[in-house]
Amino acid sequence: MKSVHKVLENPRGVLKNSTSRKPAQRRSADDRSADILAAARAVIAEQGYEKTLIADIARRAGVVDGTIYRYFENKRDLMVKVAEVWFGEQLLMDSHLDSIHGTQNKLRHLAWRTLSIVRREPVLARFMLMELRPDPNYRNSPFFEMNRKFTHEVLQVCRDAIASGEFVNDISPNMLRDMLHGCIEHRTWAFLRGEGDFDIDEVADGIAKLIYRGMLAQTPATRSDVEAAVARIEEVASKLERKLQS
Amino acid sequence: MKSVHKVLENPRGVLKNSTSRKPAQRRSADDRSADILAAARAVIAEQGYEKTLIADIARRAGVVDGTIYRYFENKRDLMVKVAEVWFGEQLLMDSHLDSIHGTQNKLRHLAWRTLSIVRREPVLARFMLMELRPDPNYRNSPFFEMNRKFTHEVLQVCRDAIASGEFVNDISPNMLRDMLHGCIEHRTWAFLRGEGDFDIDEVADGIAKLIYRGMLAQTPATRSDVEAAVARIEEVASKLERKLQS
DNA sequence: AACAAAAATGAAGTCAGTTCATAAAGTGCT
DNA sequence: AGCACTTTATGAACTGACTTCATTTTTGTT
Repeated sequence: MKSVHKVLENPRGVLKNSTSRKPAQRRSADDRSADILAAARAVIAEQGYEKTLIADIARRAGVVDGTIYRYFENKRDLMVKVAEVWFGEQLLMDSHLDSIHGTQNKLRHLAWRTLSIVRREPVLARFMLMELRPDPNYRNSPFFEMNRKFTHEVLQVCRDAIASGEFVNDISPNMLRDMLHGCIEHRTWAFLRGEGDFDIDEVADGIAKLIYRGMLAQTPATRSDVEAAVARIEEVASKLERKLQS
Repeated sequence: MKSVHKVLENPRGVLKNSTSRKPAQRRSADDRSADILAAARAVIAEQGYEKTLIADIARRAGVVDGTIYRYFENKRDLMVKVAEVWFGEQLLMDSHLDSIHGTQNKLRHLAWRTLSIVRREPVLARFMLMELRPDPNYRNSPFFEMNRKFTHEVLQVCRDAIASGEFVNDISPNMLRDMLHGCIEHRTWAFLRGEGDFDIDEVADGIAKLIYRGMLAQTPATRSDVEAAVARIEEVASKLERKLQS
């Protein structure tokens, strides 16, 4: 049960002395909100979100701590909104998957795309991996929706390949997606921990290759296939033989 | 610049009234430490480590908040030590990989083993994924050492298979390890977020199957291989035929 | 100009982790 | 047993961060 400030008779005001307040720098609500978001992003980019204080953001935005709470529920809400804009920008940089042909190339491209976002914006990547995804209501967050696009593309490539008979159908597309994303994330963590850099092309290539090969439909040849082949050979041979005799 | 308590003249003592202190319950240092660890683990298991307060742990252990700091550097240090013991127990439950034959079976077992730890101890799994692994000096932590065993086994299985010619050698063993661990982690996250349960056997089987096939050097002859062989024979035959006619 | 509504302020509140002077308990020596 | 000394436990106070809200300032309207 939290104590409520409302009914107390001016608990803060009574102690106030005559310190003159600065005039409020008024701006439109949208501008203010954008200012704070921009300031937050700048501070986060500089020092990492974990070391970022509300006070830092407020100073940078030219406002006072309390003002931030007029525009954002709390610190986390602000952080999430920052990441939302930031991540949105990254998604716009996407190149079109449609123009790429071949299942393996598509897989490679999907891996490559995510890895290149990680490389471009490690702080954002870290924030998403550490804060956003573990969140219990991640599935209802705007990020889940944004990520759906990625996920959907992977699943589509996989389903197409299964439908065309290129891929086996005894492994679920979801499994393939988990492998693709999981492997990328594993690599991302190592990168974010600073365990040396990684070659985007090499990693993307390896992932795509392994998955592609693993999923490739390989109907084993049956005995009758071989018998048919032998029969055909004998047929050809005897035809030649006849020709030789004539 | 932090203010220092030392030189101030008894800043806390002066205000103390005559409240009598409880007699100190003295125990050996090792016991005390173990008590606190056990209490911490119990509380964490109950409410998740994120909601666990030092005060909760202290109450449970029958000591006072400050006492904890005689045995542990800080909250994080305590948490890490708890996880260390906890994880160690899980590792002891390992079954022997040696008794399992066949590369694919070994891969399946490795996946299965990790997944079953996750299933048994979701709170521990969450703690390790969220707190321990992201840590910048994870590589120097006891956990990294403990995990080395897992990692080492995966790499060994892979290297053996490459050496024997069973696996191709154009994909690095590290990549395979990343895929295995990454996929497991991805699945783990979904599980920890409560997005429905998962079937350990099914997941382990899928992972092993996909990786095994993807790495396999000797692909079995397919129907199309046989067809290609027949086509080649016909080509040779017709060439011969042309020669005969001339 | 007067009034009302909206925005900004910043001192104070809150909450958790952490510190440290002090009290209590144990230990060893005479 | 008595005394000095060391170790352990205590918990009030400190700290540093997020958050609240009565008050002040600005803006918009009549």
